[in-house]
Amino acid sequence: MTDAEYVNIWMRPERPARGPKPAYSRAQITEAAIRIADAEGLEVATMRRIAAEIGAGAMSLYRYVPSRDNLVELMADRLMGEIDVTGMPSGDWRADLTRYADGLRAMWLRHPWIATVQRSLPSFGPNQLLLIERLMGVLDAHVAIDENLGLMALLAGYVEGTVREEISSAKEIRRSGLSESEWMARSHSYVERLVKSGEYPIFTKIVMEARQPHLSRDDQFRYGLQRVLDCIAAALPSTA
Amino acid sequence: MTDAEYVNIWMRPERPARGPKPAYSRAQITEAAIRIADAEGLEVATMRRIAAEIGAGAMSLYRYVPSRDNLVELMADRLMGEIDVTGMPSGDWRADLTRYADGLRAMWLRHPWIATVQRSLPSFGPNQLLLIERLMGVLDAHVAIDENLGLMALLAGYVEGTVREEISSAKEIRRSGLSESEWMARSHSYVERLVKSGEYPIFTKIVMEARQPHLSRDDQFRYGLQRVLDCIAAALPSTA
DNA sequence: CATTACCGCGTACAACGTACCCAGTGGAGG
DNA sequence: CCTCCACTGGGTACGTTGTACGCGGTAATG
Repeated sequence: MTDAEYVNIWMRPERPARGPKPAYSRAQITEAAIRIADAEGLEVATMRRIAAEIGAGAMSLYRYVPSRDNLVELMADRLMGEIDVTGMPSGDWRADLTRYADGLRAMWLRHPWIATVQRSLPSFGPNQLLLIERLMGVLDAHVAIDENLGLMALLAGYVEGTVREEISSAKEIRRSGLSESEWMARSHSYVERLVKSGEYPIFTKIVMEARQPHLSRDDQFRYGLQRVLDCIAAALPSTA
Repeated sequence: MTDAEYVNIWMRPERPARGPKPAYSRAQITEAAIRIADAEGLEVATMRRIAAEIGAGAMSLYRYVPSRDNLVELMADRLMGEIDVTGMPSGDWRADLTRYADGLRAMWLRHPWIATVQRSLPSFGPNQLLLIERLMGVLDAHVAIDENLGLMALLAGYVEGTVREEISSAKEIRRSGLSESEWMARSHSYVERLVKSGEYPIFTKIVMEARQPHLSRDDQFRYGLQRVLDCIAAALPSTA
């Protein structure tokens, strides 16, 4: 009853009116959890481990956070705050969106575990709200709000899609201990078998291309991003 | 030692040479797991629950699958097989990619839990391989392989991005028991508070738009998809 | 000063993935 | 044919997880 009215995390007040001073804080807990998740993965960031990180007892965390899932929401929103969108409807929409895309990608690469937490739409944390306001403001003067939403979904989809691949291949490469160009060619006997079978010509082409990439990951990303921005430009009225 | 050589699931043989006939099969287990995940979510599909579904003991599953993570890989690949890409380099690339995008979206909506499993790149299951061959074949004659990869990442990124939002909002709506148009406006007191604060004009616009959507989810998807295909068309040489 | 609402946290429990072990089974080699 | 042993299904058990509950202590309110 008393808890049910807080339909989400952001409505639940952090500091109560009375009682002893809390020894910790949501921010501190969130920070510790992110630190662990960055270093060892999200599944390592258990309640006990997080508590140990800040020198607290495991159950103390529940004074600050209703559940681990909610803590992950807090963590995800904290990450949104890392994307710099200050002064963002700057007038140059292409520069703004490029900066956003770069920031989003860099943030994902800093915190790869974010790929494993499914975004729950209704969780509008303060950082996510600020991001929405600034980012959607970039095209707000040029297109209708629903088209704006679609275009931003396209942009974020591109970034997240490419970064997801970067993350998973990086994870695999770290696991195997080989360099990226060597990995596909030598280490993975399964891939080798597929290539040698001759049944997958296009897959083989991909493998060969990965063997001698003539574009760095960054360049690949930037190149694709230009394509996406071109696409957005085409959807804009001619005034821009 | 004996297990370490099977670097991934697909190399591990399903049927051994000797011994009694197995009572179940990988396909049967995978199917049961998918059935449970569809109905009650991936986290409900525990080893014990899956075993119960097919009338087996919990530990029997480990005769067929090395770990639950590997079983999830099997499930994910089975899902790839649901996307119909038969006869796919048909000559009309726009039709092919539309069919693929529709199929991918429909599959995700049938199995929303797929959003929670991070794709691990090196897991090239048979269905995924077939999908790659057919899909990448569509543009293979027109663009270089690395550009092809980028364009397909763009397309898949768009589909997955929009579908992720559909899934999470559908989940929230089912949880609240309200209609979609009512949900944002009435039920969510947090959203109401944000709107009334007046500090988030663009967020408010989004909420108002969602209150009276003039485009269905399907139409929104199709509209955005046309934008993406236009973008792909722009990246193609003029011969197409 | 008494009350009350909070604090940190130890204990406990259910559910999870899965290591280990067992008796039984059926194809291969004699 | 029999013997062997690689395999089968599955019961038991262990370590780890999220977290419900309740304790004794503390600080703001009346």
